[in-house]
Amino acid sequence: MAEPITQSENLLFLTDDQVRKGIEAMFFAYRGFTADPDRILETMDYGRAHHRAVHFIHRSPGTTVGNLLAILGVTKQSLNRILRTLFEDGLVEARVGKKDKRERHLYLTEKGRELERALSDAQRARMRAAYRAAGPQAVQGFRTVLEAMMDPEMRRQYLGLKEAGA
Amino acid sequence: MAEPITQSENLLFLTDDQVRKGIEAMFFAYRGFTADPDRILETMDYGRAHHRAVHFIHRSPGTTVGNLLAILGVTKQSLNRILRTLFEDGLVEARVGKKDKRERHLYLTEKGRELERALSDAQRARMRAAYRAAGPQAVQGFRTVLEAMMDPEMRRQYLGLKEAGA
DNA sequence: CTTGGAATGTCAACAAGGCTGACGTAAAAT
DNA sequence: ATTTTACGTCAGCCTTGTTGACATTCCAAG
Repeated sequence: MAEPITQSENLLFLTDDQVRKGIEAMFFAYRGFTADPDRILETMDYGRAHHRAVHFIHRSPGTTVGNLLAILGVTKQSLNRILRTLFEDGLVEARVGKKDKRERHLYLTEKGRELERALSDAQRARMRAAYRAAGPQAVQGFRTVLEAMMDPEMRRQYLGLKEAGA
Repeated sequence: MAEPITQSENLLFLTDDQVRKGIEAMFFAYRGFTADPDRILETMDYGRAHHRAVHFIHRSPGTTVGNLLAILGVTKQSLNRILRTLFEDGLVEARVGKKDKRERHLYLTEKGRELERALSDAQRARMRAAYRAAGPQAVQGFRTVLEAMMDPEMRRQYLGLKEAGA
């Protein structure tokens, strides 16, 4: 903390080096961010891809494969490989759409919800600890910067998820 | 230097859902964070692994292979595959250590520095834009939360890099 | 009713970049 | 003199991304 700290007055006079520190902070923090779920997942032959799928299905129950594709930003082949294993292992189930029968609406099973809970408990614990250590103002700033860092399209989805599920 | 806040920390009353939003913010923001360098890298048959190596060699010129291994958290086989292509393409050079001749000290060549510049310019532009949009206090909070989110070991390395580039 | 296109599944092949294991070599440390 | 350290390398495996091609089902428009 020995820097010429940019007080609230000194409007964004940031050296390349200060910005670089932000970049490295993102790098190291993201590792921490994924570390706990990764440990759980690796004991059951799953990876981050499964985690992401489970997370967003939990977040928006009944979402379609197409929606999930858009949110995750991967190809359908890639997603399908993941979903298949989740179906086979009975963590996720797909229901044919009532209105449009081509669509598959995705839901977590009880078993799927258990995994989701385990994963997000672990991740939330770290988040909470970080929030607690940093304090409320820091949390606000954290979220603000992250939002500003997203691609507009992602931000739209992020904000969309905030209110309306599916 | 963010002491005065700590009193209100008991008021850090955050629902699981609020914390989840932080989690999703990390996910989407990280995508934005890597998007610009990724676009540059893919035009030249490189990936994020190359980016990371180039970044940290630039950050700590003369660092050894072992150091890099510790920072990046990968196996030497994995790192070696990356380094080999960087040597072959003349972006990085290795000098045998003077004191300890077993060690290889890594340096960017002029060509390597050019790539590093291109990559970090792109990444910094987004960071700066986010910082500008969010404001100075937010930036402070952003960094504080990220630091708190790191594994202790990573935090040590992050803080270590902050002062002494070796 | 037929047909075009959308939503989905699936097969095959490939690449990047992780991993482990095993082995080699030079140099430092004991 | 021996062991340990730092590094390189070969070989093989896994996950998760990619493209391309093709089948199915079904909505919607002509």
